[in-house]
Amino acid sequence: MTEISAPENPDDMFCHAVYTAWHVINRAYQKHLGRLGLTYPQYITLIYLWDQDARSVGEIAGFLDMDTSTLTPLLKRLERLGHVSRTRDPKDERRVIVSLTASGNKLRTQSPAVTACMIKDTGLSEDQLTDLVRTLGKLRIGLKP
Amino acid sequence: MTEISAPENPDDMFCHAVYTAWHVINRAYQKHLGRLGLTYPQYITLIYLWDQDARSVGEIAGFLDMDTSTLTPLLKRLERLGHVSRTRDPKDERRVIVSLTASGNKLRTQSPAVTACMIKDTGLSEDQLTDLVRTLGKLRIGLKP
DNA sequence: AAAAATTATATCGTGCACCATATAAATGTG
DNA sequence: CACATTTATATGGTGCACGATATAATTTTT
Repeated sequence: MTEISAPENPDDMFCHAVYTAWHVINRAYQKHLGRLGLTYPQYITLIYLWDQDARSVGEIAGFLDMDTSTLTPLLKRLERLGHVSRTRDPKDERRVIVSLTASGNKLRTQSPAVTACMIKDTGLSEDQLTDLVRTLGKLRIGLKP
Repeated sequence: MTEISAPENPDDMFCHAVYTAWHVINRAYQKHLGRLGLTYPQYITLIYLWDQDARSVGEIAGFLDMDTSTLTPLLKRLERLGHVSRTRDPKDERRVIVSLTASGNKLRTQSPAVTACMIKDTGLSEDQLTDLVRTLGKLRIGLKP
């Protein structure tokens, strides 16, 4: 059992690092997404659907590590924008299946350029980014209830 | 100029990693902070003031990488809870100085236990955490406008 | 098969978080 | 010194984000 010393300096706290990084990432994405009329949470939802279309609300919420009560209104906005459709699963009427529309699929073409630009702007190497994603994945597993 | 390949897999995207990590961290902190009647943004604000008391709204906003329009209502809530006081700077009436009250200072005794518990629960080593904070700091600098 | 427990979404209330804009104090310029 | 510009905070509107609760469909238990 190794003892880890708690940092006294606020700047050294991992929670502050993740918290502020999220603010900066969100604003940086907004520069690209604003002209598409999307927010980052809406965009990452589309990214998931581009990879795996026709998923339930719960499945999307799991991918985003987010409450379904947050997701429902977001999905309604994406529906109102015409990018997704929401229909009850005939096999299990409790489930709502979210599917991409033609409009939602079309947005996909914009995505690679945005991603590439964001990655470049981080100023991090490919290895550093890979390591970052792996470390945060481990942290997420540890802190999960 | 090194070319970095953009990941196609949503799980590999650094933005998703930071985004979901923030959700998990927020909920994990809430388990500790709930009984103190604090949210994480309020708590990290207090952490900053414990380190550097009597700071302006703008200085705190800079530390949290957050708009002052977000911070003002948060600070009013902390004031209503009795943890801070807000007074205009006599030397520059535009500035609002936020200072800890006795109540706000008292909360500090709870902090080390919370931090230690959170660090342990991440399941990350001291080196991994240090590296994570450093990497996110670099990312933040790169993405800043 | 009826009752109980579980599961999947949705609704409601509070608190961030941002942008655009407003206001007022301080500073710079003619 | 008057006027424009900049700086510091606040206000209003939209969209997350979460916990508590509601509702309805499925599954389990009796």
